[in-house]
Amino acid sequence: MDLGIQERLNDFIRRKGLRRTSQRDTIVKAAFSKDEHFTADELFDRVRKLDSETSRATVYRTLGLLVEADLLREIDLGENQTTYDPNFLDKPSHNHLLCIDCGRVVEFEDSHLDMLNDCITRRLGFKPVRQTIKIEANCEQLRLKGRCPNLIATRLTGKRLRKKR
Amino acid sequence: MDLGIQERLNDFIRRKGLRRTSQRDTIVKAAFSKDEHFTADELFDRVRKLDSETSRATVYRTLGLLVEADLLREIDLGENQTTYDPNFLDKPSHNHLLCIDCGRVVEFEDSHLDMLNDCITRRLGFKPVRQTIKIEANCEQLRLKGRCPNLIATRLTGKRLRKKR
DNA sequence: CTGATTGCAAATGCTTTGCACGCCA
DNA sequence: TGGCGTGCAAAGCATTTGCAATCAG
Repeated sequence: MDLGIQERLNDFIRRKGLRRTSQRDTIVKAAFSKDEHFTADELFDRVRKLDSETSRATVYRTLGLLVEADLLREIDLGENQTTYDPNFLDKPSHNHLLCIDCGRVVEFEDSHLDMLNDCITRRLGFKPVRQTIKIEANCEQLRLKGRCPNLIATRLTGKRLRKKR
Repeated sequence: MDLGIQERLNDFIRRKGLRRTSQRDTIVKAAFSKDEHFTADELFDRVRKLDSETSRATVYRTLGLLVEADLLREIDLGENQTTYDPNFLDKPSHNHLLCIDCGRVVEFEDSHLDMLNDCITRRLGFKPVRQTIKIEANCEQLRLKGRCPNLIATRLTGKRLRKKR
């Protein structure tokens, strides 16, 4: 876990006149312990392993705080629960590719894509702030060979796309 | 409203061994009466004006049908309710730009963007199926002149971004 | 006829909130 | 000490579902 995260949160908390608490520390530790995406509920489970007292409500409240502080980002993976991505600090403009076959998520960055998007935005008369790209795709290797070697390359492990409820 | 939509739905219904009902006809008519994005609830309101009997449950069930038939597409505008976009029949690969200042949604297409995305996807070892791009941006003209002339260009009227609940 | 469809109300599931108590600054 | 933060349980809200009646083919 990036050692700067706790500090960043502390800065944010100080600037906003909020308070540092053990619950918030625990939640931050849990949230950034892996680079996997997670839901509020999954985070709650992780938090509970570190501290069996912290409540679900506090997890939700702290998630809001972390998003506001831009330490965490909500992403749309086509699920019903909000999913949080802790990797935007390392890769500020990464995007997501979802494998339709196995549901894994591959993160990727592409500066050309970023630039093209910025051009389009400006051409439309706007000032770019943020762009979100989600690509859904089939695994070509899976189709040809029956397995998904590409997925080894992803930093995200075990993350599966859930069925719509 | 595109005259082919009702037919397309009929085809879909026939293929799947389902049945055509007056409710479904009404809902389709309401859904494609404008090219605005809408939520289930907004659609329900429109439907009620055409037929005060149709239930909310049927609207939800029919929305699922229309998405499955690929006549309607769910899009992510950062709201809490699912938003539906009826414009993918006319513009199969369009994307969305959200004005942070006034909340309006501008639809745009760009073949370069599509191609670049396809390249990236293939380079990662996948076969492109669908891509979704959401750009959030500030209105440059608003900043300079105090008003938003660009927005006149959009096909979508009156659509505002709602606050998170 | 027969199974698909509907309306209603109840249920679901995620997320938010009111409130009283506790704790940080 | 003044409020911000927390836990708990109770809301809230969008969406789904069970069921009996109804309707399409």
